[in-house]
Amino acid sequence: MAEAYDVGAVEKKWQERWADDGTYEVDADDPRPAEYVLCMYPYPSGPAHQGHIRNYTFGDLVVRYHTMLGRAVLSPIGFDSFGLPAENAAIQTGIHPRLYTEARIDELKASLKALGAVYDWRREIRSHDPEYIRWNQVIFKRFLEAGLAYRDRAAVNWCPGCQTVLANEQVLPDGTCERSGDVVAKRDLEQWFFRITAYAEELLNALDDLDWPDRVKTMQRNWIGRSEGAEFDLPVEGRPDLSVRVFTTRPDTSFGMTYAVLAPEHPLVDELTVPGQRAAVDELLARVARSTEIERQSTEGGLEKRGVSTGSSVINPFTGQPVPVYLADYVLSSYGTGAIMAVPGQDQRDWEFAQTYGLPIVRTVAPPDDWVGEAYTGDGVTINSAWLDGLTVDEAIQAPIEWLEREGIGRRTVNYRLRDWLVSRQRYWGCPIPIIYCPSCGMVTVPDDQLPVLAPDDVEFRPTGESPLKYNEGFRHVSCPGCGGPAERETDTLDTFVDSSWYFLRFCDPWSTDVPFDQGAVQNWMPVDQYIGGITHAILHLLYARFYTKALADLGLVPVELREPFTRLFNQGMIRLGGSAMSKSRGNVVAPSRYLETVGADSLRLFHLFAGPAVDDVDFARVWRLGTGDAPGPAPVDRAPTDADMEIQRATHRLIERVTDEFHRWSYNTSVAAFMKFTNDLYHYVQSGARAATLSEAIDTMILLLAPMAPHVTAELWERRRGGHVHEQGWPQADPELVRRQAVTLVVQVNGKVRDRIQVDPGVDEAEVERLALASPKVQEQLGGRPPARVVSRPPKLVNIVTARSG
RNA sequence: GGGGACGUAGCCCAACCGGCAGAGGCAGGGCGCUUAAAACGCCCGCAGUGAGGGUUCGAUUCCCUCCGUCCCCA
Repeated sequence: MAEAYDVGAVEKKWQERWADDGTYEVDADDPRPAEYVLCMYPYPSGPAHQGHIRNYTFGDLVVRYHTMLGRAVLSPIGFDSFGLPAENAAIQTGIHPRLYTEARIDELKASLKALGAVYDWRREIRSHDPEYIRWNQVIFKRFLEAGLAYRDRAAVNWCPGCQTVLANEQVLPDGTCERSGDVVAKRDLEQWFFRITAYAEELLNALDDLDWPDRVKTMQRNWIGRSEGAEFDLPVEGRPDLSVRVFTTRPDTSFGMTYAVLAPEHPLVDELTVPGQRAAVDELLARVARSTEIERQSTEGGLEKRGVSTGSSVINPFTGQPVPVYLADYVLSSYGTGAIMAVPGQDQRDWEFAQTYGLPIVRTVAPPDDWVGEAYTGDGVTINSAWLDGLTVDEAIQAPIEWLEREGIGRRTVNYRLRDWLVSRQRYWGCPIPIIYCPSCGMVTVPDDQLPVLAPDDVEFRPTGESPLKYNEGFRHVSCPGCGGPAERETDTLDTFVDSSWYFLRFCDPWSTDVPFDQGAVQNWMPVDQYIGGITHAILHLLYARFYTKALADLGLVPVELREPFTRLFNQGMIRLGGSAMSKSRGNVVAPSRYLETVGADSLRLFHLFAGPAVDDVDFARVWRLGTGDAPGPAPVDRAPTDADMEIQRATHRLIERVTDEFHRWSYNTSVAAFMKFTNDLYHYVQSGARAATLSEAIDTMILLLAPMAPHVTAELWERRRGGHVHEQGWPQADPELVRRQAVTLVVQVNGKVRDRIQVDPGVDEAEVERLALASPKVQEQLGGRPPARVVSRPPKLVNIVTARSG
């Protein structure tokens, strides 16, 4: 009686062995070539969800594959263990965030081990470890010394109910707080920033050379939002002391400026508002304070009541004519100079605004003759623009910039949408900012030998949302490191994106006690060869990590030539079941733990790689029966190879080639399909009477190729068949002679329609395929004596014979 | 409102640079085994690629318009 595959026992056996044998612990002095494979470290939310499973399946597959290729693969893991959920849980349940978080980490670790994922666990990092906090704070100090960290007032989202600052994503689209439901207000507060804009240009340009998905690069480019243009001053009429600075990407249209618009938050709003317009302006300001960014950017429902005149005018320096100054909610203070020149002839929103408020419209680019739209934003010849008339848009953009610079009114500028990174969070469960405010010395940093600054445990988590640190007297009151007098600590903590901006460096050398990471270790492992994670981090995390790497290189903390942290990036995409995204909000999450217990880790892994059938349908019964010699059919025999045997051997080598190729293209779903096909072929082969040596090579090869995807079943089968550990074997090599096709099918088309198929040698040349095609009786019949007008040959696959006037 | 991706059989999905539309799975059907069913094994594919137009000898693939779904940004 054949022995059935005992999933539970086999998976448990191998997971225990992998935990014990240290195969995946590697050191910098390993003689094998270094390879760094990293999955984004997870926020520990408890047992793994399907997104984790998918992510870490891909990662583990790459780790095992590269190990079989003979490399020293660094595969570390850690936990992004600071963050809001633990603090909210503390508020609700009273359990300390550390206890809560560490319990969740234990659950997640258990899931990862049950998945069969292998890591160098000696290198585990947790963001909330005191040692990690120390180096986080040291790096913060270096940034501060280098002028990369600074303090400034900033408008932040303030929830009056929670009495705290909210991140943008915590504000619902209707402008209310996601937790309390209160209307979120803007408030100016002193906040810490990182000067990421200093690297805007490099962050943008370096994207070109990264082997990343194009859509991620596109998202980053859009986020950085570089635009070239000009900045210039509009003198206020009757106020020689005042001018309004505007930014435009279309200086060629300046002669068409018929009014100017300020953002409602613009500092000159008060000065420019004449008494008669005061009430109307105040009304607009009040409405803007209540509206959301989305409402402000939308043009839905027209622009009535969206703008108001200040009653003042500015001079258009190009025409010398005064134009009125308006306020409009759709102009944002955070972009450019917070003021624009409005050119309704070339901007659709300006056009609509001008129509609504009865302002003049002057076209400065001639639209095409058949133009029926309103504002014309395309290319054309400049008109109504004095000395710019007759120039094309490209030409007309340069000339006014030069004129502005010559006249000393303005200059060429590059504007970025990217803002400096606001890192202050009014939270407890995060990395404290190592700053002390002293009444006599001012702001001082905590000396390195007093780091890390750790948050006290004896704090009260109140449901108000206030940071417990601010009200913890023991933490807040401190002696000034400079003068020894009474001083106060900074009570804000760092954004958790700070933690994740350098953890991949610490993984290279997590034991270092005198520097954040040893340069030699970083030199050995960095950059990460393959980074794997969700598309949700396509912008912020990846941009911040790139910024950190560049800044640390410039500060001399990592090798200066290390400009980019992640050479290749893979995003694993959304998990879909039944046509809808799997997410908690849709309530169709199926806990992976259930599958791990029933069908096992290998099946769950294959399901995620294949993303086809329901998880219960992936099983290894056939692979197991083949591997243990229990596939139905006559016993394999020794014999000289027959054609059928050769065909199986060729199929084996083609499988090697295909799977290897698809591994590099991340096309795992098609590899799984190839394995299914190969298994079916071998089943038929056994039934029709197999040659022992051929069958054995085929099965061994399949086990090796399947080992990265399905590590448990292949490990067990390999041990039984050959002894030793499958993941320590070399990756199979395809024999080119066996991969080469003996004959290929030449498709013969007449006018694009397939009329014949001829078996030909793969090496045939153009003349030969043409001769064969024209000699085909089926082709002769189609041609009916007509001479071919043209013959398109693509040897050895296709010939298309075109008769006169086809297509 | 701006940017991006996708749309192929009842369903999930392949088809790399434009070159035979189908690799694989699910569901379904037939046959075998069986008293029967399940399991197992064998066999079965007439969708022409969301719609319309363009380029081409040839378009799922490239270009344009529209429809639909999703993602990112506002």
